[in-house]
Amino acid sequence: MDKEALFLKCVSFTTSVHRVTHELTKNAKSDSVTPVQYNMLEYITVSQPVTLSEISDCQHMSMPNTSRELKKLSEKKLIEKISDTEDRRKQYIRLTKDGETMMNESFACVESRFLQRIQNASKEDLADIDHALDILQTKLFY
Amino acid sequence: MDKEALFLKCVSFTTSVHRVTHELTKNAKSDSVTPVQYNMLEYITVSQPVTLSEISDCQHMSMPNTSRELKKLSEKKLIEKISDTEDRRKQYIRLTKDGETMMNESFACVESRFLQRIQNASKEDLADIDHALDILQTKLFY
DNA sequence: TGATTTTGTTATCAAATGATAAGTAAAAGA
DNA sequence: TCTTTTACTTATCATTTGATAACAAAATCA
Repeated sequence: MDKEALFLKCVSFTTSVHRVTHELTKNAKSDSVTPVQYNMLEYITVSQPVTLSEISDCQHMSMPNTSRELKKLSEKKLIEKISDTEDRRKQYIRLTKDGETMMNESFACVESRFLQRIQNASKEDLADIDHALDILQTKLFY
Repeated sequence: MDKEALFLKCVSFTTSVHRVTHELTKNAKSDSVTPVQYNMLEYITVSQPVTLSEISDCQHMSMPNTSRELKKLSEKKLIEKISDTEDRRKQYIRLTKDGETMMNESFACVESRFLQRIQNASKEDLADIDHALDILQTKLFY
């Protein structure tokens, strides 16, 4: 196995993943939030409740900028902060009802496009895809 | 096969791909260009020669903004414009020697990190990865 | 030939993002 | 108790990015 060739194949693969991700998510994102805010919401959605520091780490943003953007999301009533009773410095962030509604709509839109994309795949194709995802997730994109 | 479950698995997979891509490429990008400019250079690198309109389409940027950023890259001596002799409206963009050097360094850095990541993979693992990439590229991320 | 389309440019503006300094309050450690 | 560390905020500034209007030149079309 030529590792150099595998690298090039992998580069072209990730390019495809980025392109398809863009196609599936474009316009699925509500206009009321900026791209960075949407990414934060995505992370909060799957990881809530989560602290400001964790968002800062995972989204590669500075604390001040994270704080500012969370404040905006809070003003838009999409997230809420709940202070930890044990450590009163900490704030747990989670989606509000409005936030959940918004994210559900986005995810539903992306999912319907995803289903369109695999509508012509056979049972075997789907099994292949499922297996391939497992392989790459564990052996390459861990 | 539950398509809903496949969708969720796919979401988590693309998240991993984005995260790993970020890890592999962070700080590999020269400080002399902005993120958007780097993406343009990446595209030019693999697709050259390419026109301004094509960059605009593929990078989802407006013509004026594409023109502006290309002008900056040109001032930095990283790309050059060659006018088409047949259609004098068109300009073919390609990397200069400096541009190639810069991109080669970036790619080399990313590749070395990639090789580190798969250094412990067995022959069979590599074959599995290779096959999985083919499957996903043709059946999902086409 | 004259109108329209294509390809690209220049200028300008607003919004989004990133970086940094300075500060607060609570917790943890000595 | 006093100091240090952690978690977060506020304020400010520069840069990047996106959007739009107005333009120019070449090609195509009628």
